[in-house]
Amino acid sequence: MPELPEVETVRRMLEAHVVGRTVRAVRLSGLALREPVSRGLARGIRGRSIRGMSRLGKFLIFELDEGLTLLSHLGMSGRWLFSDGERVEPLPHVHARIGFADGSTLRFQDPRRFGLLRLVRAERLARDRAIASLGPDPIASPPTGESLRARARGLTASVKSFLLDQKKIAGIGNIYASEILFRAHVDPRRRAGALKGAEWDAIAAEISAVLNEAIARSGTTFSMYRTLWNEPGEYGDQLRVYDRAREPCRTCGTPIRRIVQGQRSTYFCPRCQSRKAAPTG
DNA sequence: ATCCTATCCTGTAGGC
DNA sequence: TGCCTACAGGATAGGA
Repeated sequence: MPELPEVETVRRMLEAHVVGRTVRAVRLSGLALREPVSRGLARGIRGRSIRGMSRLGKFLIFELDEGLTLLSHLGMSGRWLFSDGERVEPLPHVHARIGFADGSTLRFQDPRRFGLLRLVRAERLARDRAIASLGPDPIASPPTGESLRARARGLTASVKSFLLDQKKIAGIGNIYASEILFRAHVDPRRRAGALKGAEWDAIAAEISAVLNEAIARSGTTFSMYRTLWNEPGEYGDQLRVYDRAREPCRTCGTPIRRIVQGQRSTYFCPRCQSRKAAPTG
């Protein structure tokens, strides 16, 4: 569900509201997420204070004292929700409830349980199996056309699946992959290894533009995603193609097409994203 | 190595 | 109203 802009929105809010707080109590649901949540996790973070919040691709990293980090992934339906007051309204599907010493509460809610909570020693984080395989983060290191072209050399899979591959570049998901390719005027069905330098240049520029614009609007709420305050993101009305099958292209009026690639929906304009179209930039 | 499929899980929307 | 199917922002294991 949440892609880089949504995760970055949550990171910024956590940085503003939970950094500096000390964990007093932890309650776990006991249900497995993507992997079982270790019993040692509750013990490990109790008494720790949160020193910082970082992000790599779609992973959130709570930097704790004592050389510990809490690695978190929202999967398809995960949310971190913060409550400042005394009263915390009951919610279903809460898998971790962190009570702070000052009485505030942070909860991890995840109905589909594809998320991840893992306690990792800070010095081992870069070698953690979830983190070690990630490609570069496009906010920390903005991609260049040449860097993308080098990573795609020889690949026969589609450019859409290339953008979704977290080993190639970390943080892009199904919504922004379609949006980026539309704005770069590239057909999502093209083989990644066959794109020209100018096409990679356009894709690199649109990766940065789309992600930064979405961050500025607190991300996209398609259905489940919410910010730390349970508010929706505001990028939804900026979407050019995602979830717009049969609706007119905002540029040329041609009906937007939906196709399936790797069991995921892809949306594109068959006219603006064809090689015959004259890109207008 | 790369590519593709199936799988994990719950909620929701739409057709009948 | 209920029942059914399809689909949903993700990652990964396993086989070709």
